[in-house]
Amino acid sequence: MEELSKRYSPGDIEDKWYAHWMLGGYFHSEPDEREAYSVVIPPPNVTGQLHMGHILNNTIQDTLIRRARQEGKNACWVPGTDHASIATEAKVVNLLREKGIRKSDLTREEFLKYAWEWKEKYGGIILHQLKKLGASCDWERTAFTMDEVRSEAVIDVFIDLFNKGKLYRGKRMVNWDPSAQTVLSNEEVLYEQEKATLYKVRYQIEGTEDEWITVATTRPETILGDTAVAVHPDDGRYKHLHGKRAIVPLINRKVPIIADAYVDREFGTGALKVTPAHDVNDYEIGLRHNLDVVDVLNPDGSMSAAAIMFVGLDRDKARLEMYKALSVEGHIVGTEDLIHNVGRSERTRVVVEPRLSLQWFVDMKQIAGPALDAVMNGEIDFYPENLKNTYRHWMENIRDWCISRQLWWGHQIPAWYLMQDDEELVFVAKTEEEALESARQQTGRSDLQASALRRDEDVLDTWFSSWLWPISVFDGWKNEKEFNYYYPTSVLVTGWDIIFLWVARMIMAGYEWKEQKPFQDVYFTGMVRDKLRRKMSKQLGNSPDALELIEQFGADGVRYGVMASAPAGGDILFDDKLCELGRNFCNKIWNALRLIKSWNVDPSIEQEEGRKLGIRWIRSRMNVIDAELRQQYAQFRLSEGVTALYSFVWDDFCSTFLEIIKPTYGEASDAESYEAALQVFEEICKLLHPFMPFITEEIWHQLRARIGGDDCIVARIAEKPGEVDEDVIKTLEHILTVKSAVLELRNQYQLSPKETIVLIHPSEEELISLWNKPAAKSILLKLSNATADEGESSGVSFLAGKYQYYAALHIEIDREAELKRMNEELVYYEGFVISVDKKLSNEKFVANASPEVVEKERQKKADGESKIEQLKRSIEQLN
RNA sequence: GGGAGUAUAGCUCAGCUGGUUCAGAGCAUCUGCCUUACAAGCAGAGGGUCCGCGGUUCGAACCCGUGUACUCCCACCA
Repeated sequence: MEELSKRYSPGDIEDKWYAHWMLGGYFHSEPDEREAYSVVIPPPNVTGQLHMGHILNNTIQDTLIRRARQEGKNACWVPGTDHASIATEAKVVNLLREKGIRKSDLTREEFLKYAWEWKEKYGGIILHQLKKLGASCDWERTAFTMDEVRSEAVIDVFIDLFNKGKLYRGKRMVNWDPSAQTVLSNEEVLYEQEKATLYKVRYQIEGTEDEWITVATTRPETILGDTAVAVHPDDGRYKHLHGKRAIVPLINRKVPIIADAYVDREFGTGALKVTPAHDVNDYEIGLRHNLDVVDVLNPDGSMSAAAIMFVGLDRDKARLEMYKALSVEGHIVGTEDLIHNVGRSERTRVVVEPRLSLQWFVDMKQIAGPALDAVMNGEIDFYPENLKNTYRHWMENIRDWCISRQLWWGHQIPAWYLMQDDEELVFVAKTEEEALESARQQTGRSDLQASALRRDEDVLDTWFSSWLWPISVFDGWKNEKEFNYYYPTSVLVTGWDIIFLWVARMIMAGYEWKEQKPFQDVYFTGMVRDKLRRKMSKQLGNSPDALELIEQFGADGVRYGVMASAPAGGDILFDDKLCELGRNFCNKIWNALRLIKSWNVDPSIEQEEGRKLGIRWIRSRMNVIDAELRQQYAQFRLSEGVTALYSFVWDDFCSTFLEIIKPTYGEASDAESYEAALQVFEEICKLLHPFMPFITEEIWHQLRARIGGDDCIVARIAEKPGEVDEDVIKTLEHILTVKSAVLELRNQYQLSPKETIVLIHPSEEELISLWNKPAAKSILLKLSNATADEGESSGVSFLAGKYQYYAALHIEIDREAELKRMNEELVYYEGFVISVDKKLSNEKFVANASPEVVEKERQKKADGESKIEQLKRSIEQLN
């Protein structure tokens, strides 16, 4: 029945089995009496497309989930998406702009209508793409951070924090994104070293003809907002100026010259222009010295009316114009190049502007404690562990979290304001009615109308919903049964780049509201980079199209490629080549199947001894790998695990085992060997399934006819690994050593693999352990394509392990070359024995080393000596 | 400025408890094979100062110190 193609073609097979699994309801989980194994997906942006990071991350999760399912646990992987307020809003704004619609022309409701339409149309594409990868998510549980359940949780939590006094509204210096026109949290600002120009600008001292003080700045446009010049109190150069005033150039504003220890005397000119509105440190100085605040920038980064000059001009252009204007007046004393850190918005990449504004903050110090402890005392485990340090450092120095965003796409802050006697009263409530009610009570004005209240326009930071994810996806505040069963989740798999943005905050939320950790283990993946170690990004265009990759190599191939090179925490340097490996592996497995299926079975054939031994061996090897794999899973060393399986399947199963039990050409297989092959292959499918689900399911069904429900995805793996027969493993090791030596011999004498070699039984029988075991001898001869002869020791000799073999070759041997080779070997082994001997005659070694080590050294010496003996004999014979 | 990590074959990396997994794997290169499951395959070969120096130890790729180089995180000086 030769109907299987020579090449494995994944396309149809993958779709077929995914549909089959869905139909079987295997991905769906409901609480029951089994142990739960739950994972929540790091929700991708609802507008996102599958990229290599997702592939890595989700392959790992799927592998863990599938493994848990096979272990008989109630595996539940909750998928979902994140509304990603800034990113999504920016996309919608751009889309509308293409249609000629400006956001500013729309009402909030109109804009949101567009946004939702767009979300319905394009949102969730990424979830569909995950299916292509084989992700066995419980799709019935698909959640969205802005759906009803999740939204309600967000609002409730906000109110709760407010009531507990862990949330406040305050005017602070914040990070402003002039492009998205919203504030950002500290964690959303990325600092990078960039080149800049340091301008030295002179300010005239008030009341002097020609006395100046020179400041240094990278931002001349902010000169228009200067309200002081600061010098170090102990700086002798400027002591005489303390208390005097300087004149801000061009606009002739007179500002005090103040002394503040913040100023670095070494930097620039030692004189600092102070712009409290546009620099965090300047703001602090301003507070200390009671300075005016002149905000010269508009929210979009253009110069404001307060700037007087260049009003409406963008800050970058204004900087150049300012430079020109200062030059003309002779105020530029000099310029120099400077490399300094510039903060950019994570999302829009524009330079972030420090800005004083009124925002909502979470008082993190009040909630960080238990979360810090949980990680430090091992209640939650991090893989790799060293990220605990990073975590601790951040948690110990935690700063307040700015959670309001000047956007529309997101959860609107449930706060209402009422102006009363120049004071703004705040009412945080779930609904307008409730807010009104408390306003009436608090003010005593029972006639107060809702129209008097103004709702906060802002929405909440996306991460303010993400941090509740492990709780909210199980409807943790309403559905006790679900929540208690699945929470805490088993493992979180995510990139270390969001350890602060997300992971730390989830832990805090877990303890804040549930007094429990959100997950047991955190598996941090590395970043996916290209061969040049660059981060994959759209701008660089170095990110391969994930779906195309799957198309090209098959999902299993891609999964293998990504897994094989992804140790926890380590970056993965992605290369298509790796997927090719995976694809080739699939092909290898496929051809093993073709081989087995090509056998005819004849029950009347008696099973040959070598085959029996081969079967005992492969089972032992399998059990070794099985045990190893359990270790690897326990330590999340998945790349090691899948690599071990790869070499087991390729080397042990295909190259050795199948070759041993393969029927001679034209003959049928005995029934026992055939059955054993099927069984071992089934075991392989089970172990490999979590990594490569599609091909293993296909093979599972190709191997035998299955009744409904007998699918690889739910095939249980044994509680414990089976037994290992070390003797059998040793015997085969030796056989393989001899086999390699024979192949080497063939290579050396250019003999075709087809040509049968005659191995000769040497006179010292006791040395040839294999010769006396019929089963072992039979395997050796089969794998080497050799026959045995009982004749004298003659022909070409070769060493295999510690034994010497002879082969009769039907060719003239080159005596000179043989002698030379053997003499070289002799020299090597003599040196070897001397070095071992040295060790053994060292009294300290014998006294201090463990007995096993000493014994091993003795063995080494004995083996070496026996080799020398044999070599000498062979050389003699050849002479 | 504070912290973490890395350095092993041309490339990417294993090497877990210091000792026969001890110098390895895959890729790349080269050689020979269309051998009856698989050329997406098979059989081989070359390739190394385990970053430098010092120390501990009977014994170091592994532990300690130190130097160098690189990577990353945090804070942030105009």
